[in-house]
Amino acid sequence: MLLSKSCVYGLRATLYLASKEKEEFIPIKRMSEKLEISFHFLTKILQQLTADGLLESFKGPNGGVRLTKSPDKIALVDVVLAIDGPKLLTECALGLPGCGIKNPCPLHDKWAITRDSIRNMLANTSLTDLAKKGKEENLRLTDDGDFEELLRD
Amino acid sequence: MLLSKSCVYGLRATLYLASKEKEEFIPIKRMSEKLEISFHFLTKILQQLTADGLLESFKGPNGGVRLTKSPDKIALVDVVLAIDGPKLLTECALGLPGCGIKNPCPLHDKWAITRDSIRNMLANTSLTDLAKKGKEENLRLTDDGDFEELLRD
DNA sequence: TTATTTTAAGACAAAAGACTCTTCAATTAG
DNA sequence: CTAATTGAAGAGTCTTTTGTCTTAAAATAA
Repeated sequence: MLLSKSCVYGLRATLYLASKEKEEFIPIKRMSEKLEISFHFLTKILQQLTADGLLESFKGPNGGVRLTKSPDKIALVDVVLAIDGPKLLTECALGLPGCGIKNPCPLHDKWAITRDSIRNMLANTSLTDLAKKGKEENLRLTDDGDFEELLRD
Repeated sequence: MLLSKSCVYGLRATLYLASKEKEEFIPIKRMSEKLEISFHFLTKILQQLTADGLLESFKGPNGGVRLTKSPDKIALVDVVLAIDGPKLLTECALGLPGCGIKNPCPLHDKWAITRDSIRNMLANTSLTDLAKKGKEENLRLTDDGDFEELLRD
């Protein structure tokens, strides 16, 4: 798989936050229900994003998490790097350590190009881009739901 | 990681076979030494490739494995599909089942394009392409070695 | 203050991936 | 025929990923 499950959940969650108009704290419990992700597992993932500075959290009643900056300033690559780290965007396709222009593997040149196209796609797509598309076309972030249902009440 | 470790080992191994001029059976033991991969683990991976028809094997003295067809007829995608299956080239980036044009996730369109560029890279690169490049530029398939050493005796 | 709501943190368990080891089957050489 | 060489098959182990559960800490409301 391209992205780890944690990373996918992190993307769904930040995308959900980005699609809320108001910038209030959203309880993780609520997010876990809406996104159909185990509460405790989602909590741990969001803690990574909080530690990375992408989210801020607040305890107690009316607490929860929220994005630290405008979602149009957050690219997918930010979430991917925070959770999966840079390996996908830096590692050799044949798994050789130190593979690069100076000491390449036979696949290095071609893979570097492909890798860059992955990076560009992730870097050029913001949470707002996807949230907007999701709303306009009423797409889904869960197996069976749709965006309208996701944002209801 | 993009490709599983098994898949990476499978690519290194088929690339090694492609770089041998003679079409004789190569013992897996020898390959595992040259490629610095655990013999038993490599054996299991090559069994998958044999089952898939990419390799043929022969038991007993002077036995081993060899490619079933000319390496310029084998693309990297063939090895990837045989070992990792089609998931990388078909699955939703957000992990949603059934994500496609008919019932997409918000990232579907962009990911489909990127995914195709991965597929094209893997489909348009043959084992011969890489073996040739490896030989001409004396590149490596192991952490520390080089092609010359790989093919010696 | 006390009870409630919420995240934080960490132990624990289950599943998958990555490897190891042993035994069996086929083939060949002598 | 016998011994040696090789892949096939499968059980077993270790590590990472994924997921669950419990307890603590912070904040609020009554």
